[in-house]
Amino acid sequence: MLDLKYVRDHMDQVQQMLRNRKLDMDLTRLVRLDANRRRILVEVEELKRQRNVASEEISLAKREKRDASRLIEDMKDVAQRIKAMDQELAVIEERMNDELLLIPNMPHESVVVGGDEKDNPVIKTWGSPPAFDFAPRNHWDIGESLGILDFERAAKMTGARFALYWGQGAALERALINFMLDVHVRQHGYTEVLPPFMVNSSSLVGTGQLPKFKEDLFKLEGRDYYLIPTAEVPVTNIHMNEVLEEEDLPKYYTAYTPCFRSEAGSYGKDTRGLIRQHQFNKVELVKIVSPDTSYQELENLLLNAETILQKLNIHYRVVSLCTGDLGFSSAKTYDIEVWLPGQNTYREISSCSNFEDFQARRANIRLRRKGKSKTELAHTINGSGLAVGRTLVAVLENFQQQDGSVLIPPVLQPYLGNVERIETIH
RNA sequence: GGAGAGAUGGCCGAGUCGGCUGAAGGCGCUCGCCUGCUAAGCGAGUGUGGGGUGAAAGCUCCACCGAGGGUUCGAAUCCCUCUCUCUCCGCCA
Repeated sequence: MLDLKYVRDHMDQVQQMLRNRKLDMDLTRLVRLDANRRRILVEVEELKRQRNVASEEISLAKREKRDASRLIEDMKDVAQRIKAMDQELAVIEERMNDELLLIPNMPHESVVVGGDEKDNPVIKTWGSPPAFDFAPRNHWDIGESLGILDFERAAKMTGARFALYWGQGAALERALINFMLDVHVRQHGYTEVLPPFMVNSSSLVGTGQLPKFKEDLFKLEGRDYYLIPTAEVPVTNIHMNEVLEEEDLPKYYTAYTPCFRSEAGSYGKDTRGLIRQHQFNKVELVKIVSPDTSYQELENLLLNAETILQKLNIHYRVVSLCTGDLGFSSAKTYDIEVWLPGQNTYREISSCSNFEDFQARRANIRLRRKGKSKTELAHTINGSGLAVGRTLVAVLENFQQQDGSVLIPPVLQPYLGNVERIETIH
């Protein structure tokens, strides 16, 4: 969330930001509430001051065995007024908070103003699409004919947008998870964590999924527990309500988790295959850093994510999301888009964002600089490193062979018992 | 699921019958002094959030002792609800 004082003092910029994000929000209500709140606050605080003074007098009188009943009578009235005003304030503050929680983050100055994904500038490309002397197939054809992906049975036991992996398909998914974690831990200096796969609502408010995007989440019935839509939520909230010493920063965390998304509002999209599932695996990268270094840390995190595709030798490009495509909480986001020859297109496989202090303010993650008593908000950054299911898709489609088999990238072979190729077992 | 104990500042830890307790004491941290260096020692300072005022430094006020509510002129202290932690029993991967 944005700082209320910032909103108050930079109304024009905030309004412009909303236009750039193609959002229509009325901030006048918030401004009115804010003015109202301060007016009442001044009044009630004066009453409280009077009460404090009187309390001291009463206390003194009692100790000196003097009568204080007159003063006590007077204070009864003051106490009532304070109570009424406090209640009024509580209502106003709740409404203000509701409004503030719905205002998205300010994009970084480097973010291009644009309407949708078509306006996202391509920042870089790596490698080139593989050449096929046959028509490359999409991954669900490859997976089903190899007998490693089974969507029909998954639909039977659960429903649409779930997948059952068999044999070497299941092993390949697991290999990718282990490979990604190993690279990030051993080569990039991240600490591996294995968080809960359910979180409470305050964690989701902390990272920005709530209150605005409730319909995207799976919630457990009768409890304040939600299935995580990304490891970002539990991992960023590790340091919720904490003050971190600057010298202990930056924090680098990586986590494998399944992710659960309701995919409300995407009914027609990507109905076939692994691309858009209600449950998918992801290895996530999360950084908690000083405001001084967050943009450099974002660049490095992006490189860490790219490294996975480079080691797998799969072509991709990186785009920078424009204002119209930028996520609610993000100040700047790079998407890594992997090449999928079976679909002749690039698909998002990682999204790397700097949230600046937007999540930190919500989750109350602060830092204290050496020698300073004043705390300030940390910056949070995260990115997929990578979406595992989509990486498996990329492996299947990019390394498919004319005979229907799929070559395993050399870096993954040690994770698969040195198997070099997945082929149909007869 | 049953029974009990607890939650206080960055950390540890006091808080009597509700009233100079924003909170003793210690640790840590910051600055200064002292010692040839280090350690020790001495002195001062050191929470967060919000408001008013001010160009600013500052001054000043209010709130906060797990969370929320209640009693009261007044609550860290009393009452209720919830959350979490710990112990014992039951169940269980």
